[in-house]
Amino acid sequence: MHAFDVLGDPVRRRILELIADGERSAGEVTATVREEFGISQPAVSQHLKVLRENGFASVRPVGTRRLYAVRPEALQEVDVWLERFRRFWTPHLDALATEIARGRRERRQQ
Amino acid sequence: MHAFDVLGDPVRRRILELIADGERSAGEVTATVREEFGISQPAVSQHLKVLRENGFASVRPVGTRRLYAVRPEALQEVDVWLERFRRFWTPHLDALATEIARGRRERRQQ
DNA sequence: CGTGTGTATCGGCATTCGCTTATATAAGGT
DNA sequence: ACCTTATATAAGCGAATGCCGATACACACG
Repeated sequence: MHAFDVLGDPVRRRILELIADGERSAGEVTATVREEFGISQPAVSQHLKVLRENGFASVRPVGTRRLYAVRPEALQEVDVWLERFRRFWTPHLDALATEIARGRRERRQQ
Repeated sequence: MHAFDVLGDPVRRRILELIADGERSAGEVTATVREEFGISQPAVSQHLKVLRENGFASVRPVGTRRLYAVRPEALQEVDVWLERFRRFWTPHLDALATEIARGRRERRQQ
């Protein structure tokens, strides 16, 4: 399953947002998502499974709870794909790199 | 239709790649995609439609041809969404900004 | 004009996906 | 041991999606 397929679902995107700032238990995630999307616990669990199995989330059991956290690698894939289009809205990305290099060069020369 | 839904399809992603470096006619795109994915002309046309209708591509008729080009706004949406996760793989993004600012400051002081 | 070429649309079908209810597993507390 | 809480899995169903063949539309050129 490709990264974009996983992110194609709004519930899964929301879950990632919810765990973006640190671990959350499946229960916490479920509570929020249930409220926002009106779907059942199994539905949320299935989405968590997709995120797990596709490398978007890691799980750590603590007692009877399961704490989910973001695994950035898969998301980074998306970022990499976007790279080739980024010049459209940051036309001066190269200029940015140049800027940095120039800053370094100038400091070196001092 | 959300941006990620559109990008969920590999054919549509490929089409965007194909028009990333400049306009391509529907025919050119179709030829490549047909070869790579083994799908029919109507199938490609439908994907082009989705890209069009969701703001990922613009069309410009030239005679009987239709030239497609990337419209970055929709893609940028995806980029914006990724923003909140980017710190995971570029922990020093702030440092980058600092770097640039420092370069500017130093040049100003010369 | 009529014929060909490029592209889009239509109708229908098969598959996929997400949801639900019901149930299983597993750990904790009493 | 039993019951509860937390989470996952199973089975089945309806909707959405993507594809195809057929067809329509539109422009170009003889």
